[in-house]
Amino acid sequence: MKSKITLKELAKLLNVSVSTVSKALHESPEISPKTAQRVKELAKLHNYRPNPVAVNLKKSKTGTLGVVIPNISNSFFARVLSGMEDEAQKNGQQVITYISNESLEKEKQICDMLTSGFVDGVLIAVSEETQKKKDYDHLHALLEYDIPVVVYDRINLGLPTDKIGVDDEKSFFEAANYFISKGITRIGLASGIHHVGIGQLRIKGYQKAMAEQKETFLATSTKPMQLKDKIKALIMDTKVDALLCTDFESAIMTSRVAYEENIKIPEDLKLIGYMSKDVAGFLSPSLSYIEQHPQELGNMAVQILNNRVSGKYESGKFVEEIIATTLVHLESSRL
Amino acid sequence: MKSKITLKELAKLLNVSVSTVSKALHESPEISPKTAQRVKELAKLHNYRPNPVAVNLKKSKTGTLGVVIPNISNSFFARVLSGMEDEAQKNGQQVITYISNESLEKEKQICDMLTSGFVDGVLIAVSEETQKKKDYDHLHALLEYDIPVVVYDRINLGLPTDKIGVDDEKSFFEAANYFISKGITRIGLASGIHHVGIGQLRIKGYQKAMAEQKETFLATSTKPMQLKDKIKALIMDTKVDALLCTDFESAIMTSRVAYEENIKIPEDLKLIGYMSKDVAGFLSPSLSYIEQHPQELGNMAVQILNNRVSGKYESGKFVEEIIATTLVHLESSRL
DNA sequence: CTGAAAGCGCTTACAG
DNA sequence: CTGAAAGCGCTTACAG
Repeated sequence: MKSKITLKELAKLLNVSVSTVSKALHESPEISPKTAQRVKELAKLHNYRPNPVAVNLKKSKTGTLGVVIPNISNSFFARVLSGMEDEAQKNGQQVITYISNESLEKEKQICDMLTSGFVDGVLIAVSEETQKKKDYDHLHALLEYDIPVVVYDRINLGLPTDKIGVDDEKSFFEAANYFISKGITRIGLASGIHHVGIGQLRIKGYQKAMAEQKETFLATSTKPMQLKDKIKALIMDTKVDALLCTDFESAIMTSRVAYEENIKIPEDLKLIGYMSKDVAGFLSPSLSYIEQHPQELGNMAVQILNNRVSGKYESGKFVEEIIATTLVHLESSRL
Repeated sequence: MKSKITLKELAKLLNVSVSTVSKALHESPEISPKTAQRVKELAKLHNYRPNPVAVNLKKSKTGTLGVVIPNISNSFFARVLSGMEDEAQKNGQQVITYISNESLEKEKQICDMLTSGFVDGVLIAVSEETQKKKDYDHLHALLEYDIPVVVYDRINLGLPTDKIGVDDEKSFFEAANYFISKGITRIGLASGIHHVGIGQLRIKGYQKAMAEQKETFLATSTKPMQLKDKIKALIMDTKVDALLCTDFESAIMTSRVAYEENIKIPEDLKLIGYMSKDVAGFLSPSLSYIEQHPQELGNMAVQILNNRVSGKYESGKFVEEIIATTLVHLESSRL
């Protein structure tokens, strides 16, 4: 039940002043080696740790980063968080997690409280609802309070912040081209996120690749059952040979339709989706997917934020990093 | 670019003392209604927010909770975190996330830093490695520093802390009994986590239910490929009619074996596993699962911690809450 | 080389 | 009803 010892107590025990103790522990050249030695020994003995709250108050910072996550059950975001935590740890920073649940209201609450100064900077993936309603006032509020913001993953929203995202457009351009290069041209696309930025980019990539084909085939809906029906139509009526899925939901819906209609993957239908490695690899058949490297994204997001905080970037000029995706072929795209 | 206004600045603008401003903003009865009014108006105008770091220093607390998560990609833990964040939010607390990656070393580092006083309390699910090596010194260190600890999910480790977990034993007792009651008695169990506490409890529940049967059938291994082989043997040679899987990995391995060997689920083999709702429901066939209510677990974990912090529990006596699981039948257990 | 003092931004017991 | 003072636990410019 030893309670934390303070500088003051240490000073009393040593019969020196608080300043001396503090300096000694900070390797200040002002302090004589002998005193420094004594201080450090006693500090070690009592396992002295500076009170982080006091240090932060003194330094006018918090030592913490705020991460706003739209949906933690999405393993992409879970991994991004892991990458952030990892990098923060290296810098002795703490990560405070806020979950918006894709809700504008919740996101506003979070940003509002963040303006009080709980964190040194904010990492945010803007919620779907926010994107739909294009209401970014709460984010601007953060900026007005001079709190550095890094927008991650969902970046093409025109916000005046540093950004780090994934090469969404290129990923689907390449995926579609992969099939085309193999002579498969009846390629469809399924999406449950066609209304948000990253969905639009993926669709754009697909369309660019399909530019020279006669037709494109889209199945899009935010409503699961409608999406399922449209996917079914694409497979059974339009008879596409391959399908690109922009998100987990559409990929899983496609597998479901194939299962119910006895369509063989990859024999009758080839599939590439966006999902996390461990889900993709475990499905039967395993699902070819686009690896987004979430861990690295999280790492870099924190680096960018810290560069901004420490003034390494020119103010008024924003950094935009794009992480290259990797197309991983598992069973579902086998030719 | 408005930077945060402080109490002192507010006081100067109003020509009153800092104490008066502080009291006025705290609805102190000492302050005249007129002054209170003036203060509040100006505070609102400047959008004054007390600096949380200063408030915390004054109150000798941090206003934050530390959550240690073994594996954030496991959607169970992601949801638990979400439940914690939710409850913390209600109390105006911040959640700091630490990820141990099932590593004892990392867990030690985390606990060590936590003793410095970054948080008011800790919520932890002990890593697998820690359980295997039974090295709990770092957790005892936390307790010695008088930092309240709540152990969640992985609770049967004999630690002197408050606990909240899931009714692991009963869940599998009921799952096995479900099949037995329907006349299916060749029930096997597959596990990749038989070496950790929760795995052992699930196996125990299964064995209790099977007490009156001639035989039990186990496939256990921490090595994926070995596990797969053993599961295959259980299905193809031992010819079990139903399989209970203690974890995601064994469930997914089982689906995989069925896929490769052309075993029909549920016709030839019935399956119940532990996994999250949205994965279970999306598989083809959908997989019957045991719902653990992670969100509620997270909620309650924070409540317990806060009760402990605020002294609502008798010291030296520990609370142990168990959340009842729900067996959800989807396609894979259809009779 | 050491220490007293000021200060980070607050809260609150105490004096007037 | 208002304000000066002390203090939360630290750091650091300054004096000696």
